[in-house]
Amino acid sequence: MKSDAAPDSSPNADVRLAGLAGAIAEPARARMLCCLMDGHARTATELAVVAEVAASTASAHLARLKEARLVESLAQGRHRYFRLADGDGAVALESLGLDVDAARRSRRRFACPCLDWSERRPHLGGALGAACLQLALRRGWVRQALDGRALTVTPKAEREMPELFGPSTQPLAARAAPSTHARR
Amino acid sequence: MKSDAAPDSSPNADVRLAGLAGAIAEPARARMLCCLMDGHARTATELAVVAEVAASTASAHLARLKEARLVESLAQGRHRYFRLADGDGAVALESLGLDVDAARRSRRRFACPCLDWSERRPHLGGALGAACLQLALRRGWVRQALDGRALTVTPKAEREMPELFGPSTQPLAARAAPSTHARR
DNA sequence: TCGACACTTCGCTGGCGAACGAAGTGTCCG
DNA sequence: CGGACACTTCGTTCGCCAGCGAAGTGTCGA
Repeated sequence: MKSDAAPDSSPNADVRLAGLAGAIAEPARARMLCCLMDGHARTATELAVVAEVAASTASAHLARLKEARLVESLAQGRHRYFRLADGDGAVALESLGLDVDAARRSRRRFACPCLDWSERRPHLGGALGAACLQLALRRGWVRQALDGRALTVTPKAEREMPELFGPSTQPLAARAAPSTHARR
Repeated sequence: MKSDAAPDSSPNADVRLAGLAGAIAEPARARMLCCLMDGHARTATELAVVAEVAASTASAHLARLKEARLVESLAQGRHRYFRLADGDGAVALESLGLDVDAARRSRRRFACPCLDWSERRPHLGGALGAACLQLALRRGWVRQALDGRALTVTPKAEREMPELFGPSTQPLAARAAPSTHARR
């Protein structure tokens, strides 16, 4: 009495739909996803704080979100950064989030400021800066603080790029915005 | 340490997102929703068969789907027809279903034939016929069989429209397609 | 090299919800 | 009116999963 379509390994549409929705359904995971909707990558620890669960619980949630292809992770030293995955399910999540908001549009003001879609991606003018930041992050020269904007320069950078840290140069601990993002 | 947005009765975006996803996440409910994606309204009994659960269980599932505004019901005599709700979450569901399919597009053939979106709504040319059908259904003159296409004329119609059933007229039990839909 | 830190894995507990059958309500037909 | 039918409500059982702390692995900095 099974559906006569797709007898091969590909699961039926309803099974996939239920699986994807199940990955989003847990409140702690939904909080994580909403938090990541601003485009920033965040560490497992910060997402645990956002979701209001223990680190071990957050780890399990993030593993499931990753398995569902909703997020992807990027290892950086002893940190693991998580961000929304680009394709596939994430697109569905974004349209879902949009429509959920539209569904309650009787409340004029958006409930979650991180849903300002027009500003979600780094601006085009900041593309070069973003690329440089990516390189610096990948090589472990700088590190993002918890709010995603403040950058700290690691000792590794001082070792590998001594020309930037001449005898008269202060450690470059200034706040740097990774894009022209200027919220809050 | 709560979000500083929307202190009023409107729940936060993550809560709404989790609730909507949770309504879809249960496999039995996902089967019902996928079955309804072809645009047909179906009775609770038929949806119970589709979901492979008991009638009482299906009733609880349908109540939850209705509460989540994913489906709406139309009472018709002792039947209750359920169909996808037009606005709000249902739009998100449809895009979700689409994207789930797109996500697994390595399998060229669509898994579920009911997802043929180009044919999903009754054709424009059949709008007048669909309106007549709606009227007849609403007044209890005709009844849809389980496959959604075969129509039977009820005794009520014979009482209320005697001019259609003259002494030489056979009961109008012919199959009538509610739209130009021609599947299977 | 050693401690601090970020994260994962493991084992366990508790609560939520999906499942069913039985019983109740409402509707239709003969 | 009485039986048949569609559906809901009720009460119960049971499995799954989110939650935690403790312990383990790997990385960084002094």
